[in-house]
Amino acid sequence: MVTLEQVAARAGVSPSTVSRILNGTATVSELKRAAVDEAIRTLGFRPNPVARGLAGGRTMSIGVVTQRISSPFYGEALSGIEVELESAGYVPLFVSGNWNEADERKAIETLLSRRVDGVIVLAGRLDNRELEALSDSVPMVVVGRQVAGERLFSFSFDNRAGARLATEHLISLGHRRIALLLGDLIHDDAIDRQNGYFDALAAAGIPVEQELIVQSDYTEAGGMLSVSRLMERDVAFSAIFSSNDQMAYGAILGLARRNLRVPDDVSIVGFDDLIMSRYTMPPLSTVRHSVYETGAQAAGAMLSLLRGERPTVQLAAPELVLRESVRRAIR
Amino acid sequence: MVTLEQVAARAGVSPSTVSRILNGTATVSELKRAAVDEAIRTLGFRPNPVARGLAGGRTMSIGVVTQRISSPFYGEALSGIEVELESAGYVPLFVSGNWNEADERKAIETLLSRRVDGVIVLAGRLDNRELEALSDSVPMVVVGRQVAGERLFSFSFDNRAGARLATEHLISLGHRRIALLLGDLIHDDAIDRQNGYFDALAAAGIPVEQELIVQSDYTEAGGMLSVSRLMERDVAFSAIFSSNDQMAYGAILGLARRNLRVPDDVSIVGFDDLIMSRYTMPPLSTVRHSVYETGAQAAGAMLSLLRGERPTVQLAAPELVLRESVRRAIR
DNA sequence: TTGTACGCGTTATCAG
DNA sequence: CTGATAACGCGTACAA
Repeated sequence: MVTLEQVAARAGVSPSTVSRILNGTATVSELKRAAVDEAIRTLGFRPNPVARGLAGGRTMSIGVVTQRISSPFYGEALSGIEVELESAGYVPLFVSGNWNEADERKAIETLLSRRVDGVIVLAGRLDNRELEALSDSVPMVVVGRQVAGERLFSFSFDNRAGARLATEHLISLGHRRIALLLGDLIHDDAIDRQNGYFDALAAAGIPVEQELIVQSDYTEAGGMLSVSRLMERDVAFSAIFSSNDQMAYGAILGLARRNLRVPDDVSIVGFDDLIMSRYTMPPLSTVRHSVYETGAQAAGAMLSLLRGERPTVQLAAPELVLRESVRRAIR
Repeated sequence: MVTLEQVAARAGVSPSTVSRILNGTATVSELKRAAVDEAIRTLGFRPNPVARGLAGGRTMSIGVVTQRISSPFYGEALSGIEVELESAGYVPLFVSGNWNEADERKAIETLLSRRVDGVIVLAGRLDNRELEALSDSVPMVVVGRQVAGERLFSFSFDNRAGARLATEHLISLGHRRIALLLGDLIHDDAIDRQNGYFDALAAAGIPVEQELIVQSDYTEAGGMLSVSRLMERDVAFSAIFSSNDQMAYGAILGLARRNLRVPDDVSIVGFDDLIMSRYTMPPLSTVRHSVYETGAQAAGAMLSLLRGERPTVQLAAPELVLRESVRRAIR
């Protein structure tokens, strides 16, 4: 364990000078800087983040509240966050909220007690007021929500446009009775995706039928269950827009269980373009909006916040990925 | 920010006493203990892990080297680790090694500089010597490898038995020309799974044919490619044992691309029982060995190590999960 | 531009 | 059983 003090001794300067050079806190003469650089290198000195955290209040770690670390959706985002933070010397601290308000609150509590320099929240159940309050004590970036504050930045990709794209695609192929599989409506993105679906129907002059809409939970099991619900309602449909890929996977299986083939009997479009969607049978047509990129942008926004800048995010527009789960409606 | 010192003041005791109560370092009179407990509660005191880390050398955080944080396989394991560690007040620090020796080394470097109390390595490319050396400076648990040391514990689930189970199942249904999709052989688990396949063949008196074995990389894309390889070799087979589920997903698609149906034309068994395997078309028969549980056990082992105990792991035996990707061979 | 001295919140050592 | 006191390694006013 090489300490800053040892570096100072070897370079023949005071510890503060070393610290200054490390943090760029003040200008230092070239001579001493060279000596210190040399000492750092030969001694293999690495500043101790723990001590740094105590002294300077900065731990160089960013808390990330995810809902389920093992989710294929969030996993992608976490990857993006990790890579982006690493480039700036920060380390992410991942904690799971388990789609549960209490757990989420506890997760953030854990992060704060760990003195993270910032918190990134992916979706979640905490209400805006609580997030705003939290942002008084630590800068926050929230993904998939609409909140704002001095040190609170939020953004989403365009869920509504993406959902509209998917629905329009089905309509353009002649489908008029399009079922909608929805996520939990306490999430803004679920609502936005529903609105995109409404937009497309309205533009095509197709009336909304509540019977065709089933609310679920963004899981494969939920997608499968949704198909059951639809069948029980005994309502006709030739296509499904599943507002995320995971539910689409379950739906495909649910349909198969009832001897309905995709796309021959029912067309289906998903949302997210998870990696797995290339390998389902049939490969799933879906809306792409790099989740990885979203994570990276969230991390980037946090870094801006930390530098005292106003973050800006540049997210690519959602894009339709055509694969094989859709065909022209039979008339 | 309530500090230990404030708690001490309010309880009318010295900081040391509060610290002792917090850590159970020494016996304290009931009276003072009660006063301190009360003070802690009313003040809402939470010890500062950063300060703790500096003073006591323990950061209450465990480094976890995973290969790709967004992998469906590792994701499950990370979940198990997170939950198990949390119960003991530890926090995991996840870093990705990207299946790359240099990255992995750098990841561990990062963890050490963060002063983690222990390191859990999931598979990885570092050689045993290096891991042993590392374990001098920090207790380590390695999953999916065979290494040992004073403060170095490793374990794997029984890959060989699982692979044998899968292959035997295929054989029992009359398949004799069984292709094997392999992961990268620099990993012990890939070798073990291959050996399990050999075991089953040997027990049934079926000769090994190198032509039926294709080495790949545990990804969906790799599975798809493997099927192409097999077809190019122009070798007959009626079943595939894919040594992980992800390759099986790709293989199913690859077969479909050549108009081969699962299980009608080719039976296929996977390994890992990822959640997605229930929702593929058809649902995948596979070998279950709770990845989540493996992660939890790894974390548990680390906690034992930290308590100075010798870890023991109790992993359930791998188990065959029968779904719909397999049928009796046509003769 | 540089050094000194102190503080960050805890734990550990040593008296008592 | 309990309380001073000294670290832990670094950042930062303050002084020079």
